[in-house]
Amino acid sequence: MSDGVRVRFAPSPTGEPHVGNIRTALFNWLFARHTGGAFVVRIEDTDQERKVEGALESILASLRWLGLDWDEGPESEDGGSHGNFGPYFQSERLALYHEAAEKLLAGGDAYQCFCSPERLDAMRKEQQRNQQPPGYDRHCLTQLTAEERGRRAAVEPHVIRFRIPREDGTIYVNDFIRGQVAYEPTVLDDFVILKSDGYPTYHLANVVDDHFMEISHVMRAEEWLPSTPRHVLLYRSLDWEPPVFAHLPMILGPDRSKLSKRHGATSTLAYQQDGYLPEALTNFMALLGWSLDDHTEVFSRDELVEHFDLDRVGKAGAIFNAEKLTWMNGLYIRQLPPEELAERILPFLERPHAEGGLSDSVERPLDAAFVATLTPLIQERLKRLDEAPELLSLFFEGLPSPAANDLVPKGVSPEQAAEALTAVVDRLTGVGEWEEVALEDALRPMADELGLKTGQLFGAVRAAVTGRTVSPPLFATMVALGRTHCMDALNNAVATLQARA
RNA sequence: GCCCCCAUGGUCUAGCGGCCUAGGACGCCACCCUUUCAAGGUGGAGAUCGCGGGUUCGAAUCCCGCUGGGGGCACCA
Repeated sequence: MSDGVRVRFAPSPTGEPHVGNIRTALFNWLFARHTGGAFVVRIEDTDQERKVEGALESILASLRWLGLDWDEGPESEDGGSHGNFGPYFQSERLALYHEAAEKLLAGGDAYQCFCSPERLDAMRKEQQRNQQPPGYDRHCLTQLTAEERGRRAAVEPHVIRFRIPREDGTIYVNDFIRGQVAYEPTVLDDFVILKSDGYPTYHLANVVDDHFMEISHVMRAEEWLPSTPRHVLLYRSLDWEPPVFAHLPMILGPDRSKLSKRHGATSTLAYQQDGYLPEALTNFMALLGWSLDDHTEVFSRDELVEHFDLDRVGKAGAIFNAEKLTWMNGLYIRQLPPEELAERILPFLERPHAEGGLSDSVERPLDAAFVATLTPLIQERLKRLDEAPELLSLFFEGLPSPAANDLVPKGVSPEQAAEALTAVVDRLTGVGEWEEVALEDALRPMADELGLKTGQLFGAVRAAVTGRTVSPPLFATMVALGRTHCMDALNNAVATLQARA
């Protein structure tokens, strides 16, 4: 299955792509790369009313962010395409659809329909009332002759419907993942293939494009399975060879229903904003509906490409478990070279405070070299990049004002604490090089001397120097903070305790 | 209402007739390590493999029914 593989991701620009959409893109991309085939992106912009400003942009941005490069497709947000099977915007391929529709019309496999939306609506309501399956009643096919339809079509707005061959036998859809699925033609109705505005519906456009773009495998979400018999019929009537179909299990929200906006942060780009690494998201999404074996789950991009295959794709829908994604993200963060992590963290620190960045009073741009020295302190504490500002803010703010409470460790009196911190100030004054080992050598023995536990002493110093009870390792933190900052903070802490006493 | 798909711990999954007293991972709990928080290590709780029938010497694995969940039934994709 490596010869002439051509797959496609065919989104419609109707909104921000969510992780379900992009997971489909990922599987297509992986399959293309695995087989050495082509990955094409086609924009299905046939619905003039549902078009959303900026949607195309976020689709392409999502793909780029995740590194899902396409061999053929749109060049940029401004239009333009590359590849030999273009154009890659359906709105620019109208002639092809009309040609196909004409062919179907001529062969008697399609007919013009003049029914008004009102009539169709009333018909559907009636069917619903009678608990009948909704579907077109063939009014224009049975009440009008072909001749009459042709005459009216020249002057009246109309749609073109595909005529379901009800008299034919069972329609079989061969799905690579699900096997053979049978549909009785009688449960299908004459669906619209060409709308009155001259644009095709999904069904027609899809089949025509997949044919002319020589798509070998159609991999899409399972929600498309029920419309596949229509597509099979279209291929048959057009006398074209259908591609291999593979309907991927869906990604579900926590309530097990189809993913949608109301499930919260499902937009792919939102994960970028939330500090997830593209390699982590990719790895995680690959595991939603695909697995290699019973134990491997961390894959580099190359390993994914190497191992991915359709025959290990599952059938059941999968809930997007953000907790596991977060765990995996932390794993990838820890694996990053510190310098690279620093680069990735920088924009998260620099963005406005309202968007999660450091306080706006901190001057931008930040000193990248300084950030690089800080990064190792938080690397194994980070699960998402957007947590960096919170963890690092103490290095960018002035002297802390710790709560007196935090300066007094459990089991110690305020007086003892003040005494201890005073002693620390004294001892630190004598330290030569302000570096980790020297600081530890100076401070660690003091716990015994003062009759405190190490944790108690260090806790008090931590609170004094950082203003927090939780921080990166104390001595590294103190080095990054600098001598002056630490000594001033320590003196302030002593003063705070004395004022309270 | 009709059609289709699916079904292993809370979640993602391995399992394609005997290796399963059902394995891994996330999450959860405990302990260890430890200057806090993490990370790491060890151990643990958690699944009558949705239910009921078959087939078979033997079924999580095959068949049927049921139930449950999901999806689809537009001049939307």
